[in-house]
Amino acid sequence: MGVKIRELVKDTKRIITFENLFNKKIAIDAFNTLYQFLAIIRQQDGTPLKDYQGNITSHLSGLFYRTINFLEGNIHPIYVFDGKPSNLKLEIIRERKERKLEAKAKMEEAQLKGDLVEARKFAQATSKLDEKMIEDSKNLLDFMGVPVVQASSEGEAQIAYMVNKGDVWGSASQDYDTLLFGAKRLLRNFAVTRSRKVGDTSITLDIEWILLPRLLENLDITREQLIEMGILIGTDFFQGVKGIGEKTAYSLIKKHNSIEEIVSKKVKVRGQIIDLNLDLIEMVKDLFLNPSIEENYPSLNKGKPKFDKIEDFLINKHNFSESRVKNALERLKKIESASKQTSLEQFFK
DNA sequence: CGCATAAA
DNA sequence: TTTATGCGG
Repeated sequence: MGVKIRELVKDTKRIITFENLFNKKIAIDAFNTLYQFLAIIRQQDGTPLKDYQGNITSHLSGLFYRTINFLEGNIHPIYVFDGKPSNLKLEIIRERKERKLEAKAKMEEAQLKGDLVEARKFAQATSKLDEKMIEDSKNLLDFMGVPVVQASSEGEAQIAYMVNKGDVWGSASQDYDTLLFGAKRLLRNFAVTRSRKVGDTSITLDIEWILLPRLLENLDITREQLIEMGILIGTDFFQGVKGIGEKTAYSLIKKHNSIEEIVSKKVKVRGQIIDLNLDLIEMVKDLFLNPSIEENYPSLNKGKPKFDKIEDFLINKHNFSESRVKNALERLKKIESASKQTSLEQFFK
C-alpha cells in the first residue's frame, strides 16, 4: 500500500492517452503490477489461474497480454523489480503477513458457506508473490525482449532515479511513492484505456499523469515537506500518526513547516500531542532522499522477442491456450516487421 | 485484467 | 462497429 495522497493530487493530475505515450520509455513498478494482476485475475470464487502442476499463473497472463499491448502501441516498457527491503520496511511486511493470514481464514470460511462474493474479496487480500513467480515473470519479459531492471532495494527509488536521469520518460505505478522518491513524472492506470462496470454505472479508467513540480507548486510545498506529510499520513517505512490523514497532514505542514516544529511545539491532533522520535523520522526522510540505487543497470532498449521460447514457456510449461498465445505472438511479429521496415527506409535515406 | 465470443 | 459477458490457467 502506498502513501495515501489521492485527494492532494486530484487538482494536479491530468489525463493522457495511450497514443500520446508513443515511442516513450516507461519504467514500471513490477511488484505493484504483479500484485494487481494476482489480486484481480481470479475466478468467481477467488481461485487464481493455475497450470496443471498447480502453479499460479494469473500474473503471467496479465503481464503477457498487457505487455503485448504496450509493444503494439510502440510504447517501451521497462519493468523494475524490488530488491532487498530496507530494515524500516520489515515492520510493515510483518503486519501484511498477518493480514494475509487473517484474510486466508476468512476466505476459507466464506468458501465453506458458499458465499462467492465474500470468498473472492478475501482471496484477493491473500495475494502473495513468491520467488518462483518473480523468476517466471522476469523470464517471460526476457523472452519478449523487454528490459528488466533489478533494484538494489526499493524499486520505486530506482525508478525515480531512472526518470530523473532521463533514461526513461516516466514512472508507472498505482502508488504515489515514486513522487516521494522524487520522480518528476508518474503515470497511474497505465494500460489500454478501458471502460468497466462498477455496479450499474460504467466508468472509464483513463491513464493519469502527475508532474511532481506541478504538484509541489500547486500545494506550495517542497519535496521534503511532501515526504514529511507522507510520514505523518503513513508510508511503507513508517506507520504514520493515528488520526492524521492527507488533509490534516497538509494543514499541519502548511502551518508549522516541518515535523520538527510540530513536535517541538507539542501540536495536538484530536486532543493528542504529536510525539515522534525525530531520529527515526530523520532516518525515514533519508531513505526517501538518499535511497540505495543500482546505477549499473543493463540497456533499456528493447531486444528481439524469442518466439519459440515464449511459446514453450506459456503453452508447454504453463498450459496457456495455444490459440490465444499464437494470436498474441502474431501481433508481436507484425510490430517486428513494421519496425524493420522503418529502419530499412531510414537506412536508404 | 484482457481476450474471445455473442448479442445489439 | 460497438457493448456485454464469461472464461482464461
